[in-house]
Amino acid sequence: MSPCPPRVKNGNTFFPNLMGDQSVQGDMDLAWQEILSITELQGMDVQTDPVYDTSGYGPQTPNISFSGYGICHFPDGIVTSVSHSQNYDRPYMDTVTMEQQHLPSLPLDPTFGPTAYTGMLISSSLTQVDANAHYPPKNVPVGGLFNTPAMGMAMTYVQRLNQVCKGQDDIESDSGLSLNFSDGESTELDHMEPQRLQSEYLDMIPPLAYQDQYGLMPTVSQPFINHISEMCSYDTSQTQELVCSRDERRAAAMNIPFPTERIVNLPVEDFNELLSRFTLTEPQLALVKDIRRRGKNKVAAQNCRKRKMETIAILEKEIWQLRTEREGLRREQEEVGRIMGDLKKNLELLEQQVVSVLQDQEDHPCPVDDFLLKQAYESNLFPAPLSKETRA
DNA sequence: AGGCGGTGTCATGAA
DNA sequence: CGTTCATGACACCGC
Repeated sequence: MSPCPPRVKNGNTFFPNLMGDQSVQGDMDLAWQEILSITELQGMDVQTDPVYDTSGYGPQTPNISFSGYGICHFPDGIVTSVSHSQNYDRPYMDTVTMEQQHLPSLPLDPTFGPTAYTGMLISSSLTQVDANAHYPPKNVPVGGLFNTPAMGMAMTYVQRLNQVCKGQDDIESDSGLSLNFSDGESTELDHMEPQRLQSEYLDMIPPLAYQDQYGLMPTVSQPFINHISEMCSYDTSQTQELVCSRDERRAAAMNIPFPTERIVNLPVEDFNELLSRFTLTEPQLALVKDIRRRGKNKVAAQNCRKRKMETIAILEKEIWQLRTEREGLRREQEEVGRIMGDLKKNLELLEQQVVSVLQDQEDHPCPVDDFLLKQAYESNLFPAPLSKETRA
């Protein structure tokens, strides 16, 4: 069981819309069990009990009574399911049914199943939220969220968001470098103590809760959802699902007021100018710089590997060309050697023929073995007697 | 279960 | 001196 997923104003649910469909609650519970079984979450001190007691979050947090998922209803993104007559000290789950609350059920979105919670990706419905929201948002009432019934909901919502995002360690193929999880800045979400977790999430949730049309019901705000959608990126596949990288989650958790994409990709001057427009704490500044460094290095590593592969391909092609050239040269060498052999043979035959018809000054024939054809400088050939040394 | 390729991250040096 | 880039090394993940 869990509290209600927030619903964006355009009618899309951030999380699977299972409200009002009691038949899927079993699957939902199972999905939550899966989420809560994620090892990293154990460091968050998130209760694995299906009953979420949010009393630990925020001062004087009035609890909200919910009945499974069906009790939450979000017309135009407004939470209307809070029963003020109920005891706020009670945990989220109670026995009041949706019917008892006279709340209409929302249609089950067939695109979402219970496993969407563990699907490591935030629902694609987020792609439809206003991605042009400005941060920090303007003209939004500040404060009060965590002193309201919605605070508990928001906290649980953030837990769920975090749980979903945490699972993305799997899909984003993060290195999971143990070093990374042992360093200070990487543990915001992983090993956060409950009190610190609360504090961090107080920061993480923009103070954007607003009163609904009844003036009573604060809710998880559209800008907050926009904030998450801005901090995260969309994968490049056709699914257009929202993918939270680790740094994006860190940035969200630390309430960094601009998307990681800008942190990484802005030129240094624009980046510094961006930083100057916000008052960031030292940890925030350190995180932003780390995100920028990691982002740059990630791109550099990708380029480096790409170049390495291209270099390997070029060298392999060069090897093939050199082998081909070597084979050609070897054949050419064989051909030249064969021609040289023929020429030498022909020359010897010719020499014997020439010498055999030569006579000395006394008209005696010149013994072939005793003479050698010689050619004086710019002169004709003449038979020269072999010296003893030459003959030997 | 171990190998392998892909990827993110860190450390380090050079520009 | 701070930033960026390139690259080797390492750890992790999925196949």
